[in-house]
Amino acid sequence: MTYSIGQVANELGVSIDTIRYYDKAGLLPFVQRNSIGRRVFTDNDIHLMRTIVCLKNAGVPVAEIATFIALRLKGDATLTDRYQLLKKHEQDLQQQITDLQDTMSYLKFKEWYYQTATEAGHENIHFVPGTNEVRPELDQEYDQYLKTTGQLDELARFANVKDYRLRRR
Amino acid sequence: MTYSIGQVANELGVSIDTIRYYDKAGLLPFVQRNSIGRRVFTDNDIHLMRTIVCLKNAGVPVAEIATFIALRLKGDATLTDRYQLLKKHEQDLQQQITDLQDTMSYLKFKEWYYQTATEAGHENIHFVPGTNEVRPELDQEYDQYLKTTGQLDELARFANVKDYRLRRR
DNA sequence: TCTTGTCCTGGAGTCAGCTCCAGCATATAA
DNA sequence: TTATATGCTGGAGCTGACTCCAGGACAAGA
Repeated sequence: MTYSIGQVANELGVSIDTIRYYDKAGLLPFVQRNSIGRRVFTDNDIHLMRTIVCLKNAGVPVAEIATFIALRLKGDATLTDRYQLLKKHEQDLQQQITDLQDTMSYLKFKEWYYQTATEAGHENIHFVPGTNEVRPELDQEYDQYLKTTGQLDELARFANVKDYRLRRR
Repeated sequence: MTYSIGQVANELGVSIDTIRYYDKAGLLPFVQRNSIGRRVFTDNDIHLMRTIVCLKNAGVPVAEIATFIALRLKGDATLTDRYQLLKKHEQDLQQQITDLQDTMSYLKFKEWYYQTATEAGHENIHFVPGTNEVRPELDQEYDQYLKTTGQLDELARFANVKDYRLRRR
């Protein structure tokens, strides 16, 4: 069973142009052509391309994915290299996840901030009277809120975010 | 206490040019100038800019952060709008985190794949004999590996990734 | 035979988010 | 007083990842 570029684009949820762009960029050296020069994709190709899309989602630049693909073509001698490359991206990815979870904690804090301000009708319930500076007790009040609503446990799942308090404001 | 653009750049870990770019883009309307036209940043400004950097880390486009800042300037009437905006970004962010965790599961699988292949010396230990196709039992073998090394629990923390098996290959 | 649909290539255009530069203005230190 | 550091503006340039377009090829159906 083989597929045309249009079918693959449909299947993977990317545009035809994107696939051609990936091909130009050296990501698809394994794709064959038929007698009139059209790309012909196998099931295996589609599997590989899912991997590529996955790496893309993880924020790996196209040029580096190309490196990986090039290593693949060189065979078993590059198995360790490929492993190392993935390990490196795992670390990058972990960092990204941690950053985003951090940001999520911050965002939740801000939501609470605006929720309570909206209920009160004025943002200045959070300010030191007569200023535009945020009251320093706000952090503890938020922690209190998390505790009483039982959300602290949920946040604690974000095990890497030990310092989410530091990121606020 | 006030700070120059260079000090702020240093403090926040971004370039001076980036700060000026943010200013041009309307993200820093609150920053004052001194008598000779240089930007003067207060502690409060730096706090706000941390927020901006945080939103940036979460993948929020500069133009939308500018919208948020503009709402802020309009005062209490926009509290609900600001809350809504954050809520929306919370959802985006959750999606991003889920995607990355998904990719992480995939990456770990691939690492195992290459680790074992490296140990064996050939990638073809994972292939159907005589082909370049991956053996279908590989998924179960990997699950087995996760179980015996007690890593399945760790993966299960990624509560949103119920279908990580689907993403492999 | 003509139309429609899908594909091809090379190359130009777009967009976000910076990054760099020329040319100029202070401030401080030697 | 001169050198060095730091800042300013407007605008050009760059990078990554597409996205679009002109001009052309072929296949199948009406």
